[in-house]
Amino acid sequence: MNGVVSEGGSRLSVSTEDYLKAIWAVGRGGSASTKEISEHLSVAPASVTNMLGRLQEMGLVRYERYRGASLTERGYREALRLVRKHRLIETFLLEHLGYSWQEVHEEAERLEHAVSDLFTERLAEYLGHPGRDPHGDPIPAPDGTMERQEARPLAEAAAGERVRISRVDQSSPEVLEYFGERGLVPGRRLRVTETRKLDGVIAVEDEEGNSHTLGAPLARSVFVEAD
Amino acid sequence: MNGVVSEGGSRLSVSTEDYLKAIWAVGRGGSASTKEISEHLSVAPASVTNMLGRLQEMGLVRYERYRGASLTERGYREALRLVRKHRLIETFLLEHLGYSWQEVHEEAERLEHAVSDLFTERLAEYLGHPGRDPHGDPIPAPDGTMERQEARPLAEAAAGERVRISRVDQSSPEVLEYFGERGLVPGRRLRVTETRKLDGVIAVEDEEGNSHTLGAPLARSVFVEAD
DNA sequence: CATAATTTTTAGCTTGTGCTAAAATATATC
DNA sequence: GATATATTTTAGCACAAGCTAAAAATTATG
Repeated sequence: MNGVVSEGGSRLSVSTEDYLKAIWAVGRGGSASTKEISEHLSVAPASVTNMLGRLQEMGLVRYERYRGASLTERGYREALRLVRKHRLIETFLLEHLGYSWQEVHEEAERLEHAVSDLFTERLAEYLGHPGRDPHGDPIPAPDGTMERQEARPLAEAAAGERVRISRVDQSSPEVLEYFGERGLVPGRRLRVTETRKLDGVIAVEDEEGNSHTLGAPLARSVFVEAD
Repeated sequence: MNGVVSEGGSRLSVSTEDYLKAIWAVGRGGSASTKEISEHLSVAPASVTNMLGRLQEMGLVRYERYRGASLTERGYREALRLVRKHRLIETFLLEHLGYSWQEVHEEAERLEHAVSDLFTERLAEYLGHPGRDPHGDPIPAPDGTMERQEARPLAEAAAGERVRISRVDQSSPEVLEYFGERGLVPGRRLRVTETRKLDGVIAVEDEEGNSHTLGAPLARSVFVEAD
């Protein structure tokens, strides 16, 4: 419906879209610093400063020198539309084209900038309007709103608690593969059998009675909800 | 950073790819003039001259000033890989996402520059390795070779001849729609009932006994093979 | 074949997006 | 509060691709 494509307003450049997504990803709700954005995008800090000026000019971010940047209403909507595209594309690649979790990311990163809104909505339909992608991350609605996510890291769960995996952090392919191989994927039900304060190790048991022992970093990469 | 980074060698820019496809499309086998390319891409002639220099530098075209440009072996392979992507994507959009013939073109034009080779081959598999797209155009093989096309324009058929539609010219959406509405699509069998030299009008009858009378321009937009 | 028309190239400018090095500001530490 | 460290900005530059206007080469016409 709206948006860049159908109403003939000129499209945002790939770079512009990358910055919006970076600001959204890095400054969750609040504001993002030049350095954070620069690292997230692997771009020199000076380039970020430069681009933030332009983005403000375009009305996509609010920006005060030396104080970081945050998304305007419009910038936020654009960012979430990107996230919607990204997650729907990932879902398609994983479920229908036989991609592995490692292969998916790079492809979606490129395609999200190329597909139209028409494509996106047709794809959503084709996929049965999923509410979450295969990582368990919620897929924003076409209007740029997103379901609140109330999952906590498994690391924060208490012994004896019963939980359901809602999401696995996507940032590291190795971590993703580790969990995938052990069936620790979104939807999986677990019981927390032990939590050790000293080293942050946490032990869980799945529905088939298998135990898994996770060090602190791994336990912070799985997000769970009460079950 | 211009669209770079992926499988192995650095990617060609979208512009570069557009030029290669234009040279392929415009100078079928032979060479393409600055003006032809300029018109095909809606770009100023001076910009074409400029780009042809760069493309030669990259080893993708052979170019002599004032004499036009032609694709090198490598340029030709790249162009055909693009065509393969384009036609597979079109097939997917039409067959699985419910696109109309009008909507398809623009989307494929953007996506062909964004999808990886992995995506392309997975998609081909998903579609059952089709040899032709829904327009009847042959889909080049992954190695950049393409089946010879021996279809002639319907305009050249003789009265009484039995033919099969092999392809409909894609250049005009209106023409496409006209034929689509009447079921004159690739695969359709026809009998030529009349050919009129004076005005080039040609009449055909389809398998259901419907007659169609086509003026010369339309008769030159449908390509047929002997049946 | 000389001149007119067309096509192509050259020259010089613009915009978007990146970079580095140096200067300015903010934050942290003594 | 003064100074050291870290972050951010400014200034100046590069490169891909586009543009226009003027010059040059090619092709067509009388």
